Amino acid sequence: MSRTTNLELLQKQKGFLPSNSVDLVIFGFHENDLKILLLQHKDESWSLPGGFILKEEHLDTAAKRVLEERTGLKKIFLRQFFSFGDPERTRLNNRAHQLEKLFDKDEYSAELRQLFLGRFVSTGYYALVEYTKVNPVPDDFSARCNWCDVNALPSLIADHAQIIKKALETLRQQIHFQPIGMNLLPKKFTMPEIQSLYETIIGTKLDRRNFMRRISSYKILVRLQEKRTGVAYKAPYLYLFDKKAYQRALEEGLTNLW
Amino acid sequence: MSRTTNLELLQKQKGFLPSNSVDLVIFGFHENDLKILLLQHKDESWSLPGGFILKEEHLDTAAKRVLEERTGLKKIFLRQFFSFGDPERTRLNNRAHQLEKLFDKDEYSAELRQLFLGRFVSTGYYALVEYTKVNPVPDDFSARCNWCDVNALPSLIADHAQIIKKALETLRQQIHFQPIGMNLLPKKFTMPEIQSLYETIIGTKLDRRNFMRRISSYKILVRLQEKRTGVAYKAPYLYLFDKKAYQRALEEGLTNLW
DNA sequence: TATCATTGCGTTTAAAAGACGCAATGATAA
DNA sequence: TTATCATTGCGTCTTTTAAACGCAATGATA
Repeated sequence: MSRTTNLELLQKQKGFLPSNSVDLVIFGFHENDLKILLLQHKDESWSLPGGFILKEEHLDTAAKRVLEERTGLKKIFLRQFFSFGDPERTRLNNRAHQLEKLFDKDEYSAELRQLFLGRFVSTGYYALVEYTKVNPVPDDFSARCNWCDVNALPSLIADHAQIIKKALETLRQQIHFQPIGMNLLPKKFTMPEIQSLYETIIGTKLDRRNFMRRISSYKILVRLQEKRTGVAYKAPYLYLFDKKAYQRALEEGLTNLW
Repeated sequence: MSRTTNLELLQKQKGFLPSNSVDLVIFGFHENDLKILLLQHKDESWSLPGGFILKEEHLDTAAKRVLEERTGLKKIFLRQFFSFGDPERTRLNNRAHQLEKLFDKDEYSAELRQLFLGRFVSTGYYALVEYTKVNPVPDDFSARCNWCDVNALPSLIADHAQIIKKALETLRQQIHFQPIGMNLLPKKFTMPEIQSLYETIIGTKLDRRNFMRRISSYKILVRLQEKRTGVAYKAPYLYLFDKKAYQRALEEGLTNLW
């Protein structure tokens, strides 16, 4: 460990609620691909960003704190999706072996390893963030913080692959009831761009003309006079989300949106 | 406390995972009303059935155990829906005052009260059970175990009203994707009966003839030769669920089912 | 045996979803 | 400068699904 000593880590742990943690699946969208923010440890293993809950901290607040720490972003779409309660979850995928390499060999490292192999019920949250605005920051335990394509994920520690799977399932369910996009797309975007986002999430191609009619019918988009220039072929109009209408749609739900 | 002493309760607690609990919203359907199984304590306060998680027990297993203890039923539809992480949740609604009355005044009762006011992240599960098959059993802390109409709930301890609200919202969402009924209705039932269940859950009246067509189109029902007799007016056919088809529908999902 | 609301099966109408046609666009390359 | 090109924007037509309603048959009741 470099930034924080093992002793400091152990002491910090005393301020946390026992046997509870949060894990975050942070989604971004870039070049027509859905990405997830992952941490790589110095032993090369990968994991989801996660953390513990302060003794008097709300679960949601803990998730928000971790999200802000890893991405530098505030006011982000963040939603709880499932709690993972397998007693063996921290010990899956040869985690003990991985932890061997993870802490420097001082007098506290054995205790730390033991701690990390202990049982935590981890509550999963997923976040939707604007890819370009994120400045990925590694945590105390990791060397790198990287975007990975959801279709080409590395092998992950513990049950993190399962957590991602569930997050994706949830996202794919939610898109049927809720508007999605304001948090994943840049402020201004074109019709083909938002369509590509939808296609990526639901996993099928959609008819361009029918998509446009349908998304327009929900009255959450505003078309600008402006067009995207410098692009090959005909310049498409730029759109942005009508924040009030979007918010209303989030609360009331959209019926039969894919 | 009658069945279990305070000392026994305290010792039992040592076998549990700290700061974690489960709460159950057990739904039943009776006389055209959706009911929830609630516990009443000897101080008259009401709560959801709940419990703690054994140190090496899966969260799902803990929920299942509590469900079996309270209802006597096995193999029941049980699904996690949300984790409640407000640090103040156990202290809401004047819980401290309620706990004053809840334990006999021996040397351990103060410790027990403290324990119950401590912070737990509680994971909510909802169950769908066949009303008539349930034999409600109170737990160590409660005097009675009763069905209550969801539209006429008593005032509940801590954040349990909020937990029920979320469970209902989840159930109302799920009905759009999944078949529901095999766990709530008796083995044989009539078309008006299953329609009434759907109407109760989604909260609106449906056209009898359109309902029949739609539910039939999902191929999860089998109509028997048998009819319900002894009932006023024309005798309706009896139906039962096709277990295989129902299971398939559960896994694959139904599109646009209300 | 007549009465009654319910039941089962049907049709009609309206709305939504899906498939596709075509001219206009604007950067690119000849 | 101008022809080329895939993309874009707007439209129509067809099919499917949902909603609204008609009516004769039923079977317990009076």
